[in-house]
Amino acid sequence: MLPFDRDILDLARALVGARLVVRGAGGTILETEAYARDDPASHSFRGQTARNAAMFGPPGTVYVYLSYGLHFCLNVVGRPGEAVLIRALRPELGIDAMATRRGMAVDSPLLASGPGRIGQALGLTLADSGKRFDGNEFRLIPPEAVPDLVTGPRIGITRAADRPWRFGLKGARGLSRPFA
DNA sequence: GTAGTGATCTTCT
DNA sequence: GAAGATCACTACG
Repeated sequence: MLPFDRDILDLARALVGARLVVRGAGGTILETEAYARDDPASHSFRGQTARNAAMFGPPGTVYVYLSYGLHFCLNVVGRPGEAVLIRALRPELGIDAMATRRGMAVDSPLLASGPGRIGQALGLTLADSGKRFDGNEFRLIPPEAVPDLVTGPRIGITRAADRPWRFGLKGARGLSRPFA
């Protein structure tokens, strides 16, 4: 398991290359984004609401939110009000289950390449928000070696869009979008 | 290959 | 009323 109580940028970097397993399905994390407490792009920026309550839970909490009314996106909460969005996954475990939920072939490059796709592939719902990465339903396994990372601006936001808080596994296929 | 748009819900102005 | 941490489908070059 990983230490969650640390600077959110450190946590976002540490999660790239780690293994994420949710109820027996998952794989290696290829891409993450950091959202800080004092960050205009973060859901926590305007304070706690019913929707983002899990983001203010203890380090290691699962935060799932509904994006654009139809996509469930997965976050790892660090210090209260800070979280890391998981943007891309290389499927390695429970691939059949993920392919079934996605309605595509097991070797499709689109199985979990994007935050909404991960949500669908892992079968996430709002009921998962507030659970913990404690090794039961949600598990995180640190990488054996520190991988090479690439860095870039976050995707799909308008505020604080220049902060280079997106991290990817260098040279990996299956990123949600290429790094410049 | 790029460009446009619909789906669908929460929050903010 | 509009925008948002998105994706998939369609139309068109």
